[in-house]
Amino acid sequence: MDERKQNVLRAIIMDYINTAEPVGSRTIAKKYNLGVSSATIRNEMADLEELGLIEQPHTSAGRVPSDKGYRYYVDYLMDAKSLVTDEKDAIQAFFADRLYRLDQLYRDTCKVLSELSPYVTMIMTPTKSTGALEQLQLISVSPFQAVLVVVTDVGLVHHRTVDFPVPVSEERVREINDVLLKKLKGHSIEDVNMTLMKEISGELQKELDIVDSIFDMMNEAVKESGEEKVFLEGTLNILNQPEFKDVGKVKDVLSFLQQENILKELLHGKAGSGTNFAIGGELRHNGINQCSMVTCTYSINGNTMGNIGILGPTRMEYAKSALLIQTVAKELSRVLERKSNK
Amino acid sequence: MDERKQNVLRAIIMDYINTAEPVGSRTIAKKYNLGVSSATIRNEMADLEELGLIEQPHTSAGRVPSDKGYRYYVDYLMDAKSLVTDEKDAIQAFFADRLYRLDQLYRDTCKVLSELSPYVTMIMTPTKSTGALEQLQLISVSPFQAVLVVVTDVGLVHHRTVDFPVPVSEERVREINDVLLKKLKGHSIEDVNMTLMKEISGELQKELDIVDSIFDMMNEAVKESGEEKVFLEGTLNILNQPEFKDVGKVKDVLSFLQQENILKELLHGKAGSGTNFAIGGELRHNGINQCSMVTCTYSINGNTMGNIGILGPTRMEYAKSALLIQTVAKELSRVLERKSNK
DNA sequence: ATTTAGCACTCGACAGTGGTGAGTGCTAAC
DNA sequence: GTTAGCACTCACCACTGTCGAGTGCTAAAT
Repeated sequence: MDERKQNVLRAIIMDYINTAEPVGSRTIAKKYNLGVSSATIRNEMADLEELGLIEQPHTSAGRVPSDKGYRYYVDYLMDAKSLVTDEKDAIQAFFADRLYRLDQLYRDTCKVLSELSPYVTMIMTPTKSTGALEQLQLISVSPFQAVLVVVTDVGLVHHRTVDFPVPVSEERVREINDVLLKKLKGHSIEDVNMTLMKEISGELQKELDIVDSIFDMMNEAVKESGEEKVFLEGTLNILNQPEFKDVGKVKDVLSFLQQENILKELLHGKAGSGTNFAIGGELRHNGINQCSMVTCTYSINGNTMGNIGILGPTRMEYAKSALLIQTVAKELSRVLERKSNK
Repeated sequence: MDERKQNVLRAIIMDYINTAEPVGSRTIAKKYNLGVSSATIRNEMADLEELGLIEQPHTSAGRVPSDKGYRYYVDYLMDAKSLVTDEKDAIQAFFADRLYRLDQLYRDTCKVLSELSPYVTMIMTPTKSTGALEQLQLISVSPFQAVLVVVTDVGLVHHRTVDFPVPVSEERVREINDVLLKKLKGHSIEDVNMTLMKEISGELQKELDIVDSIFDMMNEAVKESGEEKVFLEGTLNILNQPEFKDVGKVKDVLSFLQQENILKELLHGKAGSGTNFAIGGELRHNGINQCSMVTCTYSINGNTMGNIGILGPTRMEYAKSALLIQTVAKELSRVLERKSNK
């Protein structure tokens, strides 16, 4: 790959990202003055095709980048763009006064991203490895019901309603709560297992009849609080992309996006921190093999907490999307750090 | 409208609901043996068109029901269908063991409906008029943070994180909680207004510095708990309907469905209880003027609690949809009653 | 007075046709 | 190694004619 080939490839990809039309040799010769004629570019394009970096939808059409071509582009050719000040301002403004509800923060962050980008955006909340139980409270609602509230150390709150088989007084609920709290507070979620549960049962001999239903709900709530959650926004953005003018494809992608666990998988991606690109088939899922995804991690004091992702057609603006989520991830990390260090 | 006209109209509508194709006189004469020839039906159809009940997409095409036609159909012509036992069984089975999480119940009910119907389904949680504060608890998480949990009498739980400007001990948090609880428990949400707030401020003179942030969050949480929430499922179902083979329309409807407050408005509909139909333009919203909606109320001990709705193309199966939500509404009411009477 | 058969007419859908233009690959000259 | 030129390909578009479903009207039949 000499430099000219790289320039041609870069030109093809940039043009295709802009126009969504197969790009021909003449277009490149005219628009991107590489100092050579269209004939030369044609030769280069033939070579690039042989290398599998671009392909022809049909004879006598222009060329379109292949997955492999995009891959080469993001690895070697992409110029670092910079955000327009408008966008930078919007992000700054958004994060300026964010100190309140944590789940709302993730949701809103996701939404801001989806407004600044024409693609689908997603955020995964912190992964289980860090979740310790910060607080746990059982609140009596009626003789037959209580609400169990669980707060993790990253500030996420979960609750469950507990139904008692027999009436339980507020007093008793408070007692049970004290035992639970003493035993569980500060423990990480993995610790809340059978052994600990048995220990608690031991201390609550008198309450054995109702302790079961509490455990059930606690298990559920704890499990949920230990699980990553994915927020999704901008799903309708992709309807504006020309590659989705066909309802069938829209359906494929939209139903794909409903499978939260697969999204988690994708967001996890290559474990390493920093920005990652997954292009077309690299995503390894049928519904979205004509899509690409840019992911990026956010962190608290250097510890990776979760991931941010942008999903678009393979013809997406990789450079800009990457920059966007990097900026947002940085700001999000800052806010979370400020919150957690307090 | 003599009986034969009615029969012709019914036949047209039923055929169009099945096929989504304009229906001609010959089709009707053949498929629905009304005992007259296609020529007679042609004459009847001309009359029906003059009455505005059906219309012609273009000369030499069959006829298509108009909004007014559908209206006449649901008001006078619709035959009561009955559910297939499969469907009845599915609903029964679903509600058989539902006694747990309330928000989950609504969500799941909505999902079941969306699986039994090829349209978009929605459920609105109980409306504000009945919401009294059953419980209210402030849980200390860290010196600078607490979680405020609000439980309404219908069993919905909401929470907010409160950030304190100064460190507050667990002890103090508990004290504040006691005052709040004493003052607010059992009051309806409309009561939680300025007067009551002032009263509380009076009792919490020592805590004035932190009481503000608590009030803010309480207001938010209480407002949220007093607000209906709409669950939505089956949005992708409509992509299978032939009227949505055009991405533009899909976009219109899907973005429409994201506006929760408009959905609430639609679900409220005509206040009265029972089943309601809103057809095409009757919905009074641009994005969905080619859709119809069937709504139905559910209740606890005779008091209307909320609404269930099905949204589909105007060419939707009115009879079956109505029956479906009625059945589900009845079951849901039963479960809620069982829960609340305990 | 209704109903029906017959007929001319309309118009969308579809398939075929030819022209246009963008794009290619090859070759020969620079 | 680069370029100009040229023949070739093929999607796209506009146009055409045919087909068939469906209509409205009229005149005959009941």
